[in-house]
Parts: sequence; structure tokens; C-alpha cells
Amino acid sequence: MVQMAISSPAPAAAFKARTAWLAAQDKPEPLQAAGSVITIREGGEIFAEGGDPDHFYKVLSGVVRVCKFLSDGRRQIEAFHSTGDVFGFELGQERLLNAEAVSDCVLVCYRRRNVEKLAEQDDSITRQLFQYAMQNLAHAQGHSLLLGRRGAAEKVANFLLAWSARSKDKHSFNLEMTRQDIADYLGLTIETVSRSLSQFERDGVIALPNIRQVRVLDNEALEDLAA
Amino acid sequence: MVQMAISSPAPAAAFKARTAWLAAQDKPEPLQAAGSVITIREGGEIFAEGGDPDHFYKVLSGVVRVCKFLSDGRRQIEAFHSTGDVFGFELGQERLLNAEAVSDCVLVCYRRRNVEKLAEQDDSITRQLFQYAMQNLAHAQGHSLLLGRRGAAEKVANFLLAWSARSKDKHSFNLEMTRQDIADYLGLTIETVSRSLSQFERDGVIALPNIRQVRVLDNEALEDLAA
DNA sequence: CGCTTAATTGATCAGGGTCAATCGTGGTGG
DNA sequence: CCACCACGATTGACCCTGATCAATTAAGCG
Repeated sequence: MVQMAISSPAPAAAFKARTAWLAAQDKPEPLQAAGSVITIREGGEIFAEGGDPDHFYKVLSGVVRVCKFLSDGRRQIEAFHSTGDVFGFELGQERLLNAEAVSDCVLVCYRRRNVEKLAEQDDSITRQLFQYAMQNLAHAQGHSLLLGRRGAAEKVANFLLAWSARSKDKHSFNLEMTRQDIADYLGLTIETVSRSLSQFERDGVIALPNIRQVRVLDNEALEDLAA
Repeated sequence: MVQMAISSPAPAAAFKARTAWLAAQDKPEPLQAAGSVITIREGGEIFAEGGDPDHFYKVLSGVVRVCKFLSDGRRQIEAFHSTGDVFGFELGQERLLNAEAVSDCVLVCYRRRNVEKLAEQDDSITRQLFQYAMQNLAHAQGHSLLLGRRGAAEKVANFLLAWSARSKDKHSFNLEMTRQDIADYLGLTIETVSRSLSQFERDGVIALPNIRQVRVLDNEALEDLAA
């Protein structure tokens, strides 16, 4: 496996993350041979609209946002990806979406052509890829559902629950992203997100010890809010 | 049944193979053998939330809506599928979505287990399935983008353009679905959809000869409205 | 310790939802 | 054949949620 540092050199961290990841696998994952580990600084670009979708990625650590910039400057975030997620599949000749690091990230970067080659010899890789694509599909469908006719509080509560579900500690976790990121993901403004969170706090549903930290005080109430 | 030849993994062949495959979409395919043709009446159920996702479907004719019913009775439509679309893939043990016939439909119904078995002997089937899943993914992502912070007119214009693009005649076509269906797809109310359409008509962008028919008079204006 | 950027909070406004009345169309039966 | 009915669509009046504009506060960071 080749190691390369794109955005900034963080060899020690990358190595640590890489070995942790390898250790976590029961059996060696055939896919790993086709990938190289890269690190991206917070705010760094992973791929851009219009680019060639010749790579896809797996998150080892950190958080990635996949988004699109509309003609009038608005930004819509399609998904946040965190540890274990695979993203960056695209069908056409050109990418339609951008991907950026929300926080410092360690990723495995797979060259599509290499993986396709491997997949010809190993059915399990094909199955894996299919699985990953389906996870992306399920998420995108869930996101559509969330963005449909739902109130602001409902959206924010949903977001908190979804984010808590993928955190180690489901009752106290860090939002890696800014309020603006959350707003762009939920189709709201930063002010509305802020107001919803403040309201939840006033109602004793959550606590906000600091700007990024969330403590869920009343999970049931939060689930009611998420409708 | 014609077997598509996916050429060898020679360095430059990957792209060629992909486009060749895309071009072959309309030809008879090995998959067809694993499916049975069924017809569903307008309004009929194809599958339901909570069911076993042991089949998936290809539309031969008619229009299908895939949707979810929320706790409070609201309905969110995730997608409309028409001729050529494949839908009904789901990852988990239980379906999360419903599918119903918008109009009388003829579908090919595939048993998942059978297809998986076939796929073991024929790589091209695996590729096809992957493509179909990716098409669903691309659509779901586009839908999320559409539902984000966009005005009502923008949404309706987008919908008309998307629907015209999959119609024979791009300037005069039938909306198979009701205004309510459109509203539930766009996250709007029936009244707002109606008002937007009326406005477009008043502005000379479209004509509405009858309740389901749409004629696009000024495609450019419509594209501007879609932003 | 300023400087910059993110977040909160408040006041006002508007887009779209809600409620309600009317229209249009297609189907049914007298 | 036409009167009636049922259902979907349109249109209007009003209201509410969340966007916008603006001021303040908090938090990093050199």
C-alpha cells in the first residue's frame, strides 16, 4: 500500500490510523490492496465538481462533507461521512458533487480502475462495492425524506439523533461541523438552526456545554421532536 | 439471450467498456430471463413498508411512485419511475419504502436470489445491477438537492424539465401523476403546485391544454426558472 | 490584547401553508 | 340525453414559520 500525504504531511497520525484500521478487520480486506492512505486538512478539498470520478474514498478518521454549490452561491450539503463510510462513487464522466474535509481527515483513496480489475478476480469485492453504494443510496433517500415538508425543529432533532447514533457516546458527542454546515445540510439558515438548538436547551432536552459539544439530556423528548 | 461482452481489462479499455455497456441498455439482456412480467392497476401496491425486499422491478410501461408515509399522515414521494427504470433495491431485512402504480403498469419482477445466482456466472449482470443502483443513487442525491432551500417555482420548473426530458416529445407531454403526487414529491402543497403552474401559464412559459397535458412554450424561460 | 470569524438573539418581512369557496371534468343512473 | 354527483384542480384570503436584516456576544488566534 502506498502512503501519500496530499494536503499536509501527518505521517505519524496517518500510520496510526491505518494500523488501527487494519487491526480492526477480522480478515484482511481484499480492497485494501488497491488503496492508498491520504490525509486532508480541515477545509481541504477531496474532489471537485467537474472532475474525473476516477477515485473513491473510505473514511478512516475525521468527517467529510459532500456538497454542491448552486448558481446563486447557495451551498447544499448532501451528506456528512465519518469513519467507515465509503463515498465518491459517481456514474458519469464528470463529478456532480464536491467533497471537502470538515475536520482533519485520514482517508483511503482507491483508484477505480484498480478496484475494477481486482473485482474481476474476487466476487467479494464486487459485493462490498455494491453494499457501499447501497448504503449511500439509503442515506440519500433518507435525506430526501428529511428535507421534504418537515418543520425546522423536526429537522434539527433528526440531525442530532442521526449524529448521536454514529458517535461513541450517544449522550455526549461533538458536532464536528459548523452551524452553517448543519444549516446547509438541513435546508435551513444558520439562524434557524441556532434558534432550534437554543430552544431544545431551554426545554431541557439537550445541553450545549460548548459550541461544538452536545449532551442529550432527554432522549425520548428528542425523538418526539424528530417526529 | 444476448450476452454482452465486457472486454478485457486492458489499460485503455475500461472507459470503452463502460460506454459500450451504457449504449447496450435497451437491448435484450440476460437479466430478463430471471424475471416474470406482471401488470399492476393504477393505484395498486407493488410493495409495502415492512415487507421483505426479496424482489426488485423494472418498468416496461407506466409510472411508479416510491414513497413513505410519515407518522402524521403526510406522504413523501422519493421518486417516480418510468420505462426502463429499475427500482426496489433495499439493503436491510425490511423495506423502508412503499411502491405504488401511478398509472397502469407493466413491470418485470426479479427474485433477488435468482438474480444473485445468475450474477455468479455472469459478470455483466453484476455490472448492470451496480449501474442500476448507481442510477437510483444519483437520482436520490439530485432529489435531495432539489428539496433543499429552493423556492416553489424553482422546484416545479425543475420537475417539469426533468419529466419532459424522459418523455418522447420534450415539448408536449403528459403528467401521469396528480397534483398531489407532484406536491408530495417536491415537498409542497397541492395549492402551491397549482399556483406555480398557473403562473407559468400566465407568463407564457407553458400551456396546460388539459389537466394532465403540458406544452412547453418557452424552454429557455423554464430553465431560467429552474435556476 | 485586539482582530477575525462563528454563534446567538431580536425585529421585521415574505413565501408558502392553511382554510374555504368555486370551478371543471368525467362517470353514473334516472 | 342530461342531471347530478364526486373528485381533483384552481383561486382567493389570511396566517404562520422560517428567512432576512441587524446588533450583540463568544471564541479562537496571532
